[in-house]
Amino acid sequence: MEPCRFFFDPSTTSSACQQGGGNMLFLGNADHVFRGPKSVMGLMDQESSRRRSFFSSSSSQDELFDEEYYDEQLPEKKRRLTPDQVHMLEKSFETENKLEPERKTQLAKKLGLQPRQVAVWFQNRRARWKTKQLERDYDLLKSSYDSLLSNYDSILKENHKLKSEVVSINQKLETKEETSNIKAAAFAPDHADDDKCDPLVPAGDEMRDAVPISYAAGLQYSCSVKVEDRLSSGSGGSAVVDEVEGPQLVDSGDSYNFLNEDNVHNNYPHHHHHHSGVNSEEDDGSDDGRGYFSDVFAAAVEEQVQQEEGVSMGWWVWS
DNA sequence: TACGTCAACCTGTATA
DNA sequence: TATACAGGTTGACGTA
Repeated sequence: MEPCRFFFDPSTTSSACQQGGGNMLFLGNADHVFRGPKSVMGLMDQESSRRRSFFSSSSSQDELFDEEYYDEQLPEKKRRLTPDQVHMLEKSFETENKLEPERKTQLAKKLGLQPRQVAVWFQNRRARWKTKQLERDYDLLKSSYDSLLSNYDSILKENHKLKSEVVSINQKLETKEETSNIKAAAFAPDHADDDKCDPLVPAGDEMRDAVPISYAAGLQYSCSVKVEDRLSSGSGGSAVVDEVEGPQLVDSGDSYNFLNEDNVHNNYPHHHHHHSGVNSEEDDGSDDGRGYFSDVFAAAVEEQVQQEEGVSMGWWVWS
């Protein structure tokens, strides 16, 4: 056995003993040097000696090799690889993280290590790489999650903003309707004891629907039934606003436009009933509570839609 | 002294 | 069945 050549590693402030051109025995820092083999063996507890000990032999070829190797140096403390050895192993790991037997023996020779040591180093290195990779993946997922969360928050804010705009628009609409109702009430003749409409305006659905929009719009207030009642659709609110869920109207200055034809048709089904010839309980001639105003309004809207579709209906609106 | 790192080990599993 | 590997553990060691 060659005598130790003492060696001080500045990176770890520790001393070591290098034998020949090969392995370095790690002896720890100045406090641990020369503590001796007995203390090392004393550190091995009963449990670990029952298991295959650090210095014990095994059946594999590598470890038979190890046995010779360890026999020479037994009993020494656990060795640390030199920075040069680690550097070369790292380079080898970069090119290929798996170790073929041939490469293993070549590396072992080159580094003055046992093939088993090289194999163990690669196994541990792969485990470390996997741990790091998991950390990287976690960081990546976390930043992705944070980014999505941030987007979600801004979308949520935008949604709240739009909802409050809708509320404001609906309030505007109601105010406008109330104003026109007041005007209508003031304009209407006093027929408090008469619950029938003015003979100028046909009372039946058929006739009412046949009235030109301009005429109906001008005479609708001659009906003695209060306009508010006619506007009421039963839910107590605006005939237009209440029957359409959500923001069906958009404010373009002072005028309101329906967003799409589906809303119009869905909310004024009886106009379609006449077109299709399908009767329903709403189509029995009785007033569904919508009244003149909303019907005329609906007709006007429907005409607008049809004009957009390229169908000219003129002023007369037949259901 | 607690804790992190590293070399070495153990066990179970896949594969040729 | 030998071998290699993954995953987990152990014990030595360095360091704050």
